[in-house]
Amino acid sequence: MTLADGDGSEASDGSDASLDPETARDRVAAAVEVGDMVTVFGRCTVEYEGRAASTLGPGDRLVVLKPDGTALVHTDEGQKPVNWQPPGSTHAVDVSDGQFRVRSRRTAPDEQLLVAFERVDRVATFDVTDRRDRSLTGTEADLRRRILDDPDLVEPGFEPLATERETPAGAVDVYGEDARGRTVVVELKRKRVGPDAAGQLARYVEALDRDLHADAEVRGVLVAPSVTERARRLLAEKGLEFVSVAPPA
Amino acid sequence: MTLADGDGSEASDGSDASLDPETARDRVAAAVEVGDMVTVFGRCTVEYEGRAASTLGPGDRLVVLKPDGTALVHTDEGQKPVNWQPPGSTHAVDVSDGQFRVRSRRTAPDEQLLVAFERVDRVATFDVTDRRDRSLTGTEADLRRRILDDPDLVEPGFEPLATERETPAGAVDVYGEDARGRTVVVELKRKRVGPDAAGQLARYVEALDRDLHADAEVRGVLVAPSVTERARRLLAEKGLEFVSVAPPA
DNA sequence: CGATGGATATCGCAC
DNA sequence: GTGCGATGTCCATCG
Repeated sequence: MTLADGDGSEASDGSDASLDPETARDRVAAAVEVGDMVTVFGRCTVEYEGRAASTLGPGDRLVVLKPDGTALVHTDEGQKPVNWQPPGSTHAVDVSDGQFRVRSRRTAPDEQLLVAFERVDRVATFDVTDRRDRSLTGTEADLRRRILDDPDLVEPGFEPLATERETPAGAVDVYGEDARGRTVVVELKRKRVGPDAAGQLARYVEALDRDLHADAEVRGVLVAPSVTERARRLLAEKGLEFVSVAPPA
Repeated sequence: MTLADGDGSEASDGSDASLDPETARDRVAAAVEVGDMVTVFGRCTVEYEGRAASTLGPGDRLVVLKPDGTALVHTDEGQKPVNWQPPGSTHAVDVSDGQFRVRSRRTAPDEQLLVAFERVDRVATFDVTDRRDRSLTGTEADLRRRILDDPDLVEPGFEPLATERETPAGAVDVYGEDARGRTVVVELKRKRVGPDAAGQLARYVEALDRDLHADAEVRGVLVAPSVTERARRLLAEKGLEFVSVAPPA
C-alpha cells in the first residue's frame, strides 16, 4: 500500500493548508498513471456534457478517480454523485488559469466531465486491490429458487417446466403447468410491485396465447411479496393472478 | 475549512504508516459528531442486512461517511458503491477485537451496514458546504418544453391542452387534441425506448378510453428519439403511434 | 409515510 | 455494440 499525502507539512491532527495547483496536478497525474485510486477534496466547479449537459457552481466537493476510469463528484448530501463519469473513461489533469483541473472523457457515447478547483485541500492516492467476492441474498434469484424448491407456493399442483423460457415478448421467469395441464406463466418480483410488472406479465401471456395452439389457455401469475392497488386492478382487468410470496430470509 | 490528517508523522509525499484502531475511532467519532464528511481508506470486511443481506470478504476499500447520514463503500471498480447506507442513517464507531469498526443504521426499513477494518491506512475529514445550484439540460422536461413550444413536431394541428393530466392509470405527459378534435395522449421519453414505454402509453390510452365518452376516440403517441424493434411491434399491435423527436441540444 | 415514474440511471447477461 | 430486465436501484413529486 502506497499513500501519497496531501500536505506533509501539516500538523498532526489538523491543518488549514491547501495544495498549490501544480503540486495537485503532479500528484494526481502520477497516481492515475500508476493505476492508483485518487481522492481530491476542495472547492470546485463542475461541467458535464454528453448524454445530457450540466453545470455546477463553486462548492466544496469530494472527487474520486478510480483506476477503471470511473470518476465521481460527491457533495455533502445524497447517495448518488452529483456528477460522474462511467468506467472506461480516461482521466487527464492540467493547470489552467492557475486552477488544477481534472478532465474525464469517454467515447460511444461521447461524454466529458470537467472539474476545475479554485482550491485544493487534499489529494490522497491508494494502491487498491479487492477480492470481489460479495455474496448477496434476498434477490429475485433467491425467490426463484424458493419457488422451484416448493412449487406449491404458487398453487397446489403447479409444475415448473422451464426458467427463462423465451417468448416473442421476452424471457418468462418460470414457465410451467397447473394441475389441469394448463400453461402457467409466472413473473417473479422480489418486492412490492406496481403497474409495470402487471404490464410485463400481460405481454408474456399475450405472446404465448398467440404462439401456442389457439385452444390453449395460458394463465399468468405474478409472484411477489405484495402489490399496489393500481397494479391489483390492472391484473384483475387482464385476468391475471397474484400470489404473495417473498424471497427467503 | 478544517482538515484532520490521517497520520501527521508521515513523509511529505508518501508513507506506509497506518493508524491504530483507537486513533481511527476517535478521529472519525469527532468528525461525525461535528457534522464533517469523512473518508477512510483501508483493508476491511463489510456486512449488510436489511432489504437484502450481503457479506464482503477482506479487501482494500474507500469508505465515505456524509453528514446527512449517507455511507458509501467503494472498491477499485465500478460507479456504484459495493455497499452503502442511505441518507438519514446514523453512523457509530467502536473498536472490537482490535479492529476499528463503523456501523451505520436506519429504521423503516431496518437496515444496518457494518465495516470492520483489519487495517486503517488513512482517515480524512472535511467541513463541507455546497451551493446545490446544478443546472441540467437534455432531460424529459426539456423535450416537453420543446413539444409545447412547437406542437407541430408531434403532428400538424396538434394542440396541447394539459400536462401531467391525471388518469386512473397515472399522469399523462401531454394531453391534447388533433386537428379533427380527437383526444391525443402523448408519452415523452428523452432517449430510445423499449417495450415498457409502449405498455405505459397503452395503459394511459385504455384508461382514457374508459373514462371518456364511449364514442370518443383516443389516440396514443409515443414521442422519443427512436424505438426498439420489439417496442415498435408492440405499438403497432395496440394501434399506437410513434414520432421521432429528441430533446433540444 | 406509500405510490408513481424519471434517470447522464447502473449493471449484468444474451445476442 | 444493442436489447432487455433487475436493482438493497436512487430521487423528486404528489397525495
